[in-house]
Amino acid sequence: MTDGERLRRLAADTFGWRRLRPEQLRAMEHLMAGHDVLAVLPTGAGKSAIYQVPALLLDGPTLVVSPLIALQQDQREGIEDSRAPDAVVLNSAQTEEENRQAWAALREGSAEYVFLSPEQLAKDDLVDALAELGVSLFVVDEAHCVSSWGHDFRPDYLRLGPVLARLDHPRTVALTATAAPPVRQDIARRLGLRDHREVMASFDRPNLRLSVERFTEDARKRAAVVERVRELTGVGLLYAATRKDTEYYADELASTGKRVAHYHAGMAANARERVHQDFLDGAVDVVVATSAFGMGIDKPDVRFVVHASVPDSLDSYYQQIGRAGRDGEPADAVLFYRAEDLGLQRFLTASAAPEDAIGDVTRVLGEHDEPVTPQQVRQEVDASAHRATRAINLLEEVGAVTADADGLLSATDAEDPVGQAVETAEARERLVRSRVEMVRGYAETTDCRRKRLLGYFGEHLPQPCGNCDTCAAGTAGQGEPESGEFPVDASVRHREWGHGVVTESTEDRVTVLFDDAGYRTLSVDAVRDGDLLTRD
DNA sequence: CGAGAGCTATTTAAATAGCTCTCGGTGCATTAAT
Repeated sequence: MTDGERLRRLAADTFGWRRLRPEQLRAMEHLMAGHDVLAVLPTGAGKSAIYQVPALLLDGPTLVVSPLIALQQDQREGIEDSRAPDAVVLNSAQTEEENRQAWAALREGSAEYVFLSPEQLAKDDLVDALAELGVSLFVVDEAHCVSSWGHDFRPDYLRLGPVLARLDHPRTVALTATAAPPVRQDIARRLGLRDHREVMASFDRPNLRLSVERFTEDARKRAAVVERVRELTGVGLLYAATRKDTEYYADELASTGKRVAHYHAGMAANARERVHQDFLDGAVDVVVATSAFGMGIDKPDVRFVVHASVPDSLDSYYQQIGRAGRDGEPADAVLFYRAEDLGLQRFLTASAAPEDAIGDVTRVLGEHDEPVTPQQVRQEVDASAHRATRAINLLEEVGAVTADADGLLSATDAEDPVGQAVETAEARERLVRSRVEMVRGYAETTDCRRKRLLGYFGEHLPQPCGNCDTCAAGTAGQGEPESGEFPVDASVRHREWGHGVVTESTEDRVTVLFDDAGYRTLSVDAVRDGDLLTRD
């Protein structure tokens, strides 16, 4: 029997899945053949099947890194509803007794799947215990978190690579619904994927109607948001930039007779849970939320996702609008845009390099003759664990600190480690900031919105889509050919910004992701006249 | 970066211009105080 046949049979017998999609099967087959896999598939395409089925054929537990405790519970329950072996979770929300029982189940082999957060894997003895169990499959779910949260918000995401090494690098699969090409590279590099295969579905969601409403005055924009959402029928989401705004819009919409709830991370856990449930049950028409809402939500009949303010990137935007129209029926994605709103995202995404912590980590490592565990460094450093981990990550990135196969850290004799690490953090900030600018590009374009959005994800749409506002207005260019000189993926050099890679190329515009300066969009005319870019 | 709150100085004394200050998003885990 071939791997494919065995996988199909197990999927049917154990989980009741009669058919596997070609992408699912391909990803599983790559895993069975011993490759690491990065799978980018839309939510609802059955990403979890990709690890759940092969797990049954591999000897040893399957470890699933999952960003939210709530998500871990959902996934565990999903497995319990099937005929698959048990799943357990390990986290701080459980009692010690529950965690103890989870370990017992893993040790005696009655549990096949274990869900945990990257922070759990920062504990040395926990990783030792996992190594002893012999993890056979390592899964990073919502893998875009590695790149989007790992660099500052949740730095333990960037330490999954060393953890994998300590586990003797079991087969690894990273799963996500969105990842622009540089994000995919970042994921593969940070995890240290080996000889990996990428399985990608198209990013296009043709049933989503894309549109942007532009404003100059805040008050007019607010009124227009309320008016639009009032008119939209069916269940939908309204994303706002601040917690306060979620309450503002919820109040306004409630007075129009909509059944509405607001949602943000400052709310009590039970209130948040209730909003989730009401949304899934169709007991509310609109949830007004910050970016806290949505991960793990899979409701097929969401008819609209409206943004009252710009998100921090097109990556976030695509992920958020991707929650609409999963049933394939028409759905609306409307962005209410004011250029001034970009300022808030610039502020929110800014994060200064932890310079003092970087210096501290360098000092502590210098004091040790032998390699030390990251955990010990964190304890000896006069900074929070969070900042210390960020500092370690940055120092590692510039080669001033190395981790051995056991995850132990030592300092190299790199020159000016602090300066280099700070420069790396600053380059990262320029990238994040340039991502905000890409949102501006999407909002202000008169070309086909879908072409622009898909182009950001490295997918070329040959014709205007016919289902966005610019196509309807007739401003979208016809059959715009790629610029011949600087095709997508070409390596280029700019006088000022140095080396970069072309991410998008049209007749009149070239977008380049520069190593140090982030995304820049250049007009082809200016490039020609000023001789700005050369092939590298 | 920008919005809004709240203050102060101003000028036919109640209101406004203009200033400074504060605040703004994602979650894990852990800990101290009830």
